Amino acid sequence: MSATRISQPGLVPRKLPKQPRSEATVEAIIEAAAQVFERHGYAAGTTNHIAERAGVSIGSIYQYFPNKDAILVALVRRHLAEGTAALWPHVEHLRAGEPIDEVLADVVDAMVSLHATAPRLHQVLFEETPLPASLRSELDATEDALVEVLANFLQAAPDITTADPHLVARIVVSSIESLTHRLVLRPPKGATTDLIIGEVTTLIRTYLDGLYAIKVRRN
Amino acid sequence: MSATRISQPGLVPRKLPKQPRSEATVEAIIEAAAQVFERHGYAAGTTNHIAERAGVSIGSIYQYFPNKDAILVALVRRHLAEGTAALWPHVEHLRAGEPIDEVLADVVDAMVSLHATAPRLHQVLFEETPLPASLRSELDATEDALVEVLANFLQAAPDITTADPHLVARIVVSSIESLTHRLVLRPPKGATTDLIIGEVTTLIRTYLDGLYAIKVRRN
Amino acid sequence: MSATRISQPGLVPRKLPKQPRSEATVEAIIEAAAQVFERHGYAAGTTNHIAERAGVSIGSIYQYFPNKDAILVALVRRHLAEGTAALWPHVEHLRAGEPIDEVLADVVDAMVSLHATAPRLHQVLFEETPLPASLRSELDATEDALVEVLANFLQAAPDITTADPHLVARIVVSSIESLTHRLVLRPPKGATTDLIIGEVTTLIRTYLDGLYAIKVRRN
Amino acid sequence: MSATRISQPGLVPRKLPKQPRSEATVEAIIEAAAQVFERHGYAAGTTNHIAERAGVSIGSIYQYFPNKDAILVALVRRHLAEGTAALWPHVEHLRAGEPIDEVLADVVDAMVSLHATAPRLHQVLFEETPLPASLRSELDATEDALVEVLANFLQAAPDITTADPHLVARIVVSSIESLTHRLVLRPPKGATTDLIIGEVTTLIRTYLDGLYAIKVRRN
DNA sequence: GATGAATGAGTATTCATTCAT
DNA sequence: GATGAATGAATACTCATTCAT
Repeated sequence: MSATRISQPGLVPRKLPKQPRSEATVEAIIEAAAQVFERHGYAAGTTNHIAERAGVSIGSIYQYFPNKDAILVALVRRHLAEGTAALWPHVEHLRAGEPIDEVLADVVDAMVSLHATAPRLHQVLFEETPLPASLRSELDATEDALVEVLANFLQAAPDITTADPHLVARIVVSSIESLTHRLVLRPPKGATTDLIIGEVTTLIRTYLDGLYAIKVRRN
Repeated sequence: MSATRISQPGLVPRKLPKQPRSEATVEAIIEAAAQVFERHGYAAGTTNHIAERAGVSIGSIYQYFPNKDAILVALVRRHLAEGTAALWPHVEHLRAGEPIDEVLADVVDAMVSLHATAPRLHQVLFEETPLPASLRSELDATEDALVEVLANFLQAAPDITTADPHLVARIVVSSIESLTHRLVLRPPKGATTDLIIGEVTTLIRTYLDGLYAIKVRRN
Repeated sequence: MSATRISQPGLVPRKLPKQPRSEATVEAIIEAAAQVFERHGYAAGTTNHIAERAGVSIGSIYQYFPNKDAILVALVRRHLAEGTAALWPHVEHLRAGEPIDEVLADVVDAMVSLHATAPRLHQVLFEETPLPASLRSELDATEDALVEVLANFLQAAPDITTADPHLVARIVVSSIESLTHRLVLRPPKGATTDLIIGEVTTLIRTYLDGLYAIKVRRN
Repeated sequence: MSATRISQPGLVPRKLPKQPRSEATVEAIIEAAAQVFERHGYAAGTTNHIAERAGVSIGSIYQYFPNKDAILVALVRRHLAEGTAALWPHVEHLRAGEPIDEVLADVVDAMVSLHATAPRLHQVLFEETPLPASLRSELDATEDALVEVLANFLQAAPDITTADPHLVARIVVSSIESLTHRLVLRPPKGATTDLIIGEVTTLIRTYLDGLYAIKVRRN
């Protein structure tokens, strides 16, 4: 994953908290922001509200964050880290040659879990406000890495042939992401989480199987 | 499709334009709002900005819309009408017994076109602000109708068996919607529109074919 | 009564209605204004609201009144005319030598009637907005005339002596006016209109009787 | 006096000033509001104007008052407290058995003083805008207490008989209030404050004496 | 004469941000 | 380091008034 460091003025934390007390403050602020944004959205989630919920004075927020956007960025970064942590092990399995069917189910499961905690937050973070370009790139880089791994896998798979493994990989990744997001946020009535996970997994699996089938037919 | 009439106070147009001049004004406002929201999002899209872009005084906006939300609602409704108009013919084809493969490609194509005009607008309209319940229902009803048609088709199809045709239909509809939205908004580099349409179509088709395959295997 | 003509620009009717239709329109506007101001007060009583209730377009209002204030002025003038018409006969009785006791009760009765129709209107008209100086003078002149008559009466009364008949007259007139206004607007619980009339009358009568008593004691 | 606590949301101060600096700010705002409302009335007394005159930013007003109405309420409450403080001692004298003549003059004197500082303010506060019900009750309760004391006095007075001491008391209180208000606001030309005080006192005294006289005549 | 669409200065209120304590 | 009082630009919305039709 990319380790690019953004240095856009105005969006980096003002001072890096070195003392444990400070770290706790920053953590409290970020967590409070998560809750406030989840409930009210970005625009309506005021800094005063965040400060209050964090049990901190408004002044303290500005000790660590130059402005409101910076809080959002920190939140996105935390979210990204969590997502990566949750997903990467499964991706490693794929790289290690595990059968894609199992990996797929695990990935979808992980994605659903990620969204389930705070469904609206994800939306607020990634869709409500245009992120600064640098962060956007970082995000894209993470996804690109995932796509890359999958594309490699597809290319190496003996029973799958596709003209554009990167596109296929991209479609797969995008589908999982957008579908889990969508279905967790507004779940079809009567659909349990397990049903959703199962069906999304099937969707992707049949897509890849279909490519296999195509290959077979071609033969 | 639903013909439900909302009458939520505060969100209905204030006065119906009688003179042709007024109609043009209303149209200009809505179009300007579409552009402003597309560019700045809902919260940052100010009513003054909308008025300015519409070439109209701020007062004129409030002659026809009781508040900012009402503009959004009008816009959503316009969007919904356009979407329905673009999609329904193809859905009728499905009902008329046309092969699903062709219909599928047409539908995806139509969806992509719908999003392509103003990619961010769709997001702003449907995800940035919680819509009034009545409108939300109207929207859901439209989608439900689509799901219904597809579920019926699946049930009637001789070569497809599925335990829960409604869930499958829901997955299909959600997938098309969220995927086209996602891929049009942030298209993978190097992917043409046609490629995207093709691949989304394939994804769905293989999903349904897979159900068929499952049936076959079951036999 | 004064026949002074105000000519303050901006407060005189724009054109004098000559045709019967126009007269009806003007009358409708004034009546509508009375109702709207009574219910909403001056500031919150919008010209559009007045137009609507008058069954007239907003443009028509400005055909006859240069601005909102002018409507108020017209209303005050109407109110003043009504008041004068209701009161003057009794005052004449006083001038004609009738016993003050009877006249007093009649005057208080008339005042209560005047306020009872639209209690808040009187307040709006005379207390909520500072009237243009010219109208103010006109009003004062009317009251002065009343005071004058009463002062003359007091001076001529054989059994009343007072150092300052004008002041006494002024107190009497002011008392009747402000008390009826006050008691009609927020009547003490359990007090009927008749009780109020009786008591105010008594208050004034004993005041005048007291002066007589003073005189008697002096002798 | 009533110790009722209002808790109407939206009209209570937003935060209680803790630092001395804040207290000064709140005081400045209220005082500025008094001046602005006195001069321009409630509707035309803008919050920005108040802020400016208070030498405070508009934001500071909204730190302590949730909206414009709340400022008015605070002002009314201040006015009420001042009024009670000025009047109550004299009322106590009445309760202690002092001769009513002296008390009367003192009360009228106090009332005139209260109105003299800012004649129009009283009007704006109590007549221009309908006060929230809870405050209205508080006000009424204060007046009721006064009426009660006076009614008791009348009932106990050996030389006064009246069928309805409460009504008489109410008339007396209302008269003093509305007359002083009226005469201070628009004083008759040539009438000094002392003359006014004297005459209002006489009016009330003769009213009560009259009741005495009635009693005497009855005997 | 009458209409009502259009205007835009003006209002209350919010909220990110600063800075004296 | 922390606090929270103070700031003021910016926002949605109103309403008296104008003027083309």
